[in-house]
Amino acid sequence: MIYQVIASVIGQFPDEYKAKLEEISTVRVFERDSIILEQGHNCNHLWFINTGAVKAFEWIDGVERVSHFFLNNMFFTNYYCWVTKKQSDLTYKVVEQSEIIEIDYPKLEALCARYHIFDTIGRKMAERIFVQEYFNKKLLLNYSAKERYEYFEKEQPEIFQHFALKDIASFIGITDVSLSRIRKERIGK
Amino acid sequence: MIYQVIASVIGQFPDEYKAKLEEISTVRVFERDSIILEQGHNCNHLWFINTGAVKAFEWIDGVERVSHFFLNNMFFTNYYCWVTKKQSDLTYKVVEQSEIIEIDYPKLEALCARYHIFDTIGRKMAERIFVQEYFNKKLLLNYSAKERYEYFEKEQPEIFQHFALKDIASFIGITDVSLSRIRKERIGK
DNA sequence: TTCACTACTTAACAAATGATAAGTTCGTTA
DNA sequence: TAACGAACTTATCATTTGTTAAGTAGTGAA
Repeated sequence: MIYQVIASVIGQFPDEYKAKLEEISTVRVFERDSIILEQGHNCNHLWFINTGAVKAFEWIDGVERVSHFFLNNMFFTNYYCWVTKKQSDLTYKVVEQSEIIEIDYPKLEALCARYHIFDTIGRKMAERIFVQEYFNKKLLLNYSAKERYEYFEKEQPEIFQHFALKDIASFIGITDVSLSRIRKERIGK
Repeated sequence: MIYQVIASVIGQFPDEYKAKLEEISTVRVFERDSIILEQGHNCNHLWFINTGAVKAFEWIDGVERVSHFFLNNMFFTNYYCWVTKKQSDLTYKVVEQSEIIEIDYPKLEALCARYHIFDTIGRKMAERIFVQEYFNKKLLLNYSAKERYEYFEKEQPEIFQHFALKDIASFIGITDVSLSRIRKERIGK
């Protein structure tokens, strides 16, 4: 199962490494509102969502500030933690019942050290994460809230099928009330 | 020269690799307002600033939107280009006379493929870039323009010694007029 | 020196977004 | 069923930021 998914990331994944990967992986089912990783804790896993939806956020001045959404067939982890060796700045919460593959990170590192192909996967995934962060930063820096909303509505409509509008508002960088206003103004179009 | 600098990035850098790195490097002096890499062109180098200052920006609706500042002892390149194999989304312009080491990227890749240590440097630099982008994105997403200004004023005052306020305003995500207003309001404090 | 240009500031007004509070809808649960 | 709570909307007013235009100061070039 898991190797099919990773194959979609790196193109091909030889049979001989499938078993090694499955050895360090666990399939888990999380109920709605479960917390996978909590702010202030260490991040020791890489996750892959078979089915379900996960949001990442942090508490700032008593408000949840959502920074990432994850859906089917996506990897996620706190890459910032891995790089800096600090505790997680984000909490990762399941927003609907989800089947998730949990991969042990220290064991994955051991595989990386031994087999070049795992290193390649790791680098490609890190590159994906970078490009996504870079893109979202540019969106925040250079476009208005309305433009950001229209971008996600058009390019990532699946987000709206899984996450609450208040979370999408937070993700876009505005309040839920402002997003409601933007949506109202768009009805006339 | 260059290896001292890279040593500061990776901690130690054995003598035997210094010559290899210098073979693929060129020291260049750029005058003020020179363009190192232009939006729409390919990015084939990695740069290191011995002395000087460089800003990266893109044109959006006829306005320069500044996204990065680079100063002494910093590497820079368009990592997004390398990952996506696309043409540069940014223009890199020298804002004061600068001495810059230019490293040929294809040749660096060849060194990476052959010597593990160059690969390690590459990964550590990519990690640095990621963390910086991640931090700046969080600043944009979670804090007001005034808070962002106060952060850079306190934590990166050297920026103010090299770049114009209008560029700093753009970097923070506001207009030069808004920044001027924020600065005025702060005088009373 | 004078001229032009740029950076920066200031002021007045417009537009976007936040804050608060009230109301609606919907689903959950006692 | 009835009560409750969460998500969402709407309205009002406050705050922040943008836009435009004018003015000042400094810099470099003719």
